[in-house]
This record gives sequence, C-alpha cells and structure tokens, in this order.
Amino acid sequence: MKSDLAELKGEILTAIGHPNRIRILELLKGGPKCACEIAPALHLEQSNLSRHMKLLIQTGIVHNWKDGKRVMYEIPDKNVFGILDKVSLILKNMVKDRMEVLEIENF
Amino acid sequence: MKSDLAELKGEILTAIGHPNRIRILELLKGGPKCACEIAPALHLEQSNLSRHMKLLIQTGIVHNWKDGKRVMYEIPDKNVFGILDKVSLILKNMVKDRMEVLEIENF
DNA sequence: TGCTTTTATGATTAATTGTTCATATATTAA
DNA sequence: TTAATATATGAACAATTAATCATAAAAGCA
Repeated sequence: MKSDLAELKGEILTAIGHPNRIRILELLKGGPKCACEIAPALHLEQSNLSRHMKLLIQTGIVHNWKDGKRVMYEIPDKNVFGILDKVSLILKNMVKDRMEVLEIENF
Repeated sequence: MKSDLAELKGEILTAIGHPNRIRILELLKGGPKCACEIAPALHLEQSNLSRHMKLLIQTGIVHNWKDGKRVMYEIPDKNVFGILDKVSLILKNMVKDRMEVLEIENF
C-alpha cells in the first residue's frame, strides 16, 4: 500500500500513462463499455486487456460491474480526461515552441 | 522516436509519474533550481537525480541551462502543475467516495 | 445437459526502469 | 597549477512491467 502523497500521485499517473490504457480511457470517454467491445476496437488480446483493466480498477480510475456474462467498465471521475487534455496542451505547446525556433509563421 | 499520439501522451505521463520526479517538479514550482539544491532537499543521490533530470529534459518537461558550474532547471509549461492538481482532485474524490460508502458525514 | 461467449489468471519471457558505485568532465577558487 | 565543487555517465543489478499462451471460471443459450 502506498502511503506517501507523491507515491499515490505517481500511481495514478503511471496507471493512466500507458499507451494502451490511454486508448482504453479515451474509448471509455464515450460511456461504459464491456471488454468484448474494447478489445477488438483497440486490437488488444483479451488477456492483455484484462490485465490493463485490472490495474485501472485497482488504482480506482475505472469502476466495473457485471451485466450478464459481460463486465462493464466506466470512468467515474471525469478529471481523468482533464489530465489527458492537459497532456495534449503540453504536446501542442512543445510543437509551437519548435516552430518558433524554426521561425515558422504558418503552415 | 514515438510517433503515435497515445504513445506521446504516455511518455509525458510516465515521465511525470514517478514519485521522485513528482517531488522534483513540485520543488521546481517555486522557480528554477540547480541540482545541488534539489538533491539534498529531496535526499536523492546525485547520480540518481541527474538521471531523473535527464529524463525530464528529454521529454521536454524541464528546460536547463548552465550558470557557472551549476546547471539550472525549470519547468517552462505550467500545465504540468495543472496535471498534478487534477491528480490531487482525483485522489480527494476517491477518499470522499469511500467516506460516503462508510456513511461518514464529518470528521 | 453440453456448447458458446466472456472475462480472469497462472506461468513464462523479454524489455524497461530505478538505483548505486565508481569515474569522467567541466567550472571555479586557491 | 592543484584542489574543490557540480553534473553526467558507464557498468551492474534488482525489481517491475507488458505481453502471450494455455487454462479456468462464470453466465447464458441450444
């Protein structure tokens, strides 16, 4: 169990910060989905997706419940998307800075 | 070189998401600092800090420049702190939800 | 009932990460 | 010049992570 604040924050950020998990979260932005929808949409192997979902659930970023033989997943706290938006902003600013160095006005 | 967007986002998030790097970033919130200030403040070994700084610089989260025999570090894009704030919000919401389940009103 | 669908998990492996120690490099001071 | 200070890096190692295959478990359908 993580007890230090920086460690708790790190746990959330590294849970979000894997490419496949980012794709999963962005897919879940459209609402709850089952693994049987997510896996083919992202070309992920079933067992691989299952482990990514387990990690996201353990860190509390994703909630799940059974719906018949399916398991549904959803993101209860939309601040997760706020984080991904800020990362996009950072990446855009990096490109902007590069363009300024290269004296590119428009393109 | 990462080319996919989800991979670029992942690179930023995992760069931020290590406990020691989070502490480094929160220290740099107070303005530019040299490694010789950061290492003792966080009880980090010099070589260990140097590698963390290298990673942060390579991902573009931190900028650096020489000032005499010191190397100064700063965070050019304050959105980094916005991300850490959102993570704090998420953690607080998690605690709030737990309290509601346990029917705790105040404490 | 047996069959199919859906998800989870044990075992294994490759790759990456974080850390430390020793050493190299660069800059300033004596 | 030599010594001291500040940072970077090669080598080594332990630990973690992601991925895959095979299999198990749970639920619904024929």
